[in-house]
Amino acid sequence: MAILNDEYVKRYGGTLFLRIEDTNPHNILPEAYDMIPEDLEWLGVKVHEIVIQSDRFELYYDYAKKLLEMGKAYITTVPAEEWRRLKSEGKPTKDRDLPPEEHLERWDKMLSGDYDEGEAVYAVKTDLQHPNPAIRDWAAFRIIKDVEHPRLGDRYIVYPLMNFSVAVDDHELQLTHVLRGKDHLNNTYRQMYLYDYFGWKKPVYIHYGWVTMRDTILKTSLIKEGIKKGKYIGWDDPRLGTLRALAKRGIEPEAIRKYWIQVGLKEVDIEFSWDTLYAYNRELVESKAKRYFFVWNPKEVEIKGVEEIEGKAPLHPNIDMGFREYKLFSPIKIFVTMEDWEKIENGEIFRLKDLCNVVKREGYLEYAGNDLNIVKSGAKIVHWVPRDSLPCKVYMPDGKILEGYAEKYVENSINEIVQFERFGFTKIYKDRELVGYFAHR
RNA sequence: GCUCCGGUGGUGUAGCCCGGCCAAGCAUUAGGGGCUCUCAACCCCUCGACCCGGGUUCAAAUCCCGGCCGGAGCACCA
Repeated sequence: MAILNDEYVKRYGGTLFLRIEDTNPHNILPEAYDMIPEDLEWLGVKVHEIVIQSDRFELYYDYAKKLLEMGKAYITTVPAEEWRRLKSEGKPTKDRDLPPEEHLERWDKMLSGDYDEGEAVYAVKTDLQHPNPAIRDWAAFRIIKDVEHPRLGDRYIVYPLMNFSVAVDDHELQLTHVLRGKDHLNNTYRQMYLYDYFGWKKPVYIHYGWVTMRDTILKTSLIKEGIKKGKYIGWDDPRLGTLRALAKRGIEPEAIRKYWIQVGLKEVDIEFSWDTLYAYNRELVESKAKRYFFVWNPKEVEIKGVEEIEGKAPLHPNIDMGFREYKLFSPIKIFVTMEDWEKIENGEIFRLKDLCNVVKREGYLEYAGNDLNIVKSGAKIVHWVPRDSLPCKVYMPDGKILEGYAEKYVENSINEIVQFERFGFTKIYKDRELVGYFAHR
C-alpha cells in the first residue's frame, strides 16, 4: 500500500510520511523499526519523513489536556466491562459528566501513577445515542505499567490509543490524504469527532478493501512464531509473502509496484494474484536472465558410442550474451532428470539440448549424431548437465526443496536471477554450495 | 443482533458520477495453433462476466426500489 501512497505523492506532489505506530508496548516488533524503512527503500518508495509515535507522547498529552478543558473528554474509573455495557445501552458512566476540573485532576493522577492499570481510562465523548455503537465514546489513553516499551522503557505509563494519536498526527503533519484499509472505517468516524472539536481541516480518506493471498501467510504474528519455532528460516523464507521473501526469490520491486498500481484503490476485497505478479516480473526479468541447465532429481547415464562430444549453448536465446561451451570425453557421463528419463521409451531417439541426439537403451544412451532435423520430426528435447556440474538446491515457494546439479557456468551468475531452462526463473546464491530460490516459470 | 461498506469473466481492472458509441475494453490465467534446439519470449485463435427481481426511459452495467450474497467494525489492538 505504501506504493500507492508513493504514487499519489509522485503524481500530485506532496510529502510522504512513514509513521511508525508503536503505542501498544504489548505488541511491538523491535525489528520492525529497521525492517519497514528497509523494505520501503527496496520498493523504491521515497519516504520524505519518518515519524515515530513514541517520540510524540508529550504532544498527545497536550491535546488530551485541551480536550478535557473543553469538556469533550473525561476520565472514567468504571471498569472496562461495565463501560462497554453502558455504551451498548447508550448510557453515560457515572463520572462522564463531572466538571472538567475533576477530570483534569484525574488526568494528573493518571500521569503521576496514582492509578493502576485498568483503574482509569481517558475517553473521548462522542454521541451516546449514535446509531452505530462502535462510534459511541471511545478510549483514547490507558495505563500500562507491566511492560516496558522497547524505545521508551518505563518513561511513560499513560499510553495513547491509536485513534487519538493518529488523529493528532494526521492534523499536526497536515495530511491531505489518508489511505487506509476499510477495517478503519469506523475509526475514521471516531476520529472525526476530534476534528470537529478542535476545528481541524479534514483530510480526504480513502479506504481500500481486504487483500487475501491464497496459500500464503501474511499475519506477522504467525510469521514471527514460525520463525521462532524454526519452521521458517527467517523473514525471507520463500513460503512467505513478505517483501523480503519476494526479493530473495528475485521478484523485482518494479513488478510489485506495477501490480499494485493496476489493482488500484477500491473498497472491494481483492484476492491477490500470484500469476499476475509473476507475469509482470517475467516481463522484467526475461531479457536479462541468463539461461542455464539445472537437473533436479538427477539420473546419471552414460552416452556410449562416441569418444568426444562438443556442444555450445547461448546464454540467452534472443540476446547476445555469449555462450556456454561443453567438451565431453569418453566415458561420457551426464545427468538428466528422472522425470524426463521415465517419459522416454527404450529405443526412442531424443535430443540433448545443444549437445547431440541419443537413443535410449536399457540403462544407457547411444550416441545418434547431431542432426537437428530429428526435432522437426517430433523428437523430444531434454536438458542435461555434465558429470562435473555443481550440486545445487532449489527452494520452492511451496516449501519443497529440489536437489540436483547446475552446470558450472552458473557460478558466473551468483546473486542474479537466471532461467533454468525448462524449469523456471530462479535467483542464485552461494554459501557453501549453490542454492536457488525459485521465482516463477 | 446493531452500524457501515461493497457486488463486471478463474483473478485483477476499465466503463457506473454526466443512461445510448458496451452484442462490455484491457491484463493475467486456461485451452488450441504457429515459431523456436526451453515447458521462457514472440505471433495468431478460442473459452469466459455486468448478483437477482421489479421500476423509470425510446434506450440501463450505468438512475430508483426491494431482495440475495460477500466484507468490515461493534477492544482500555492497530
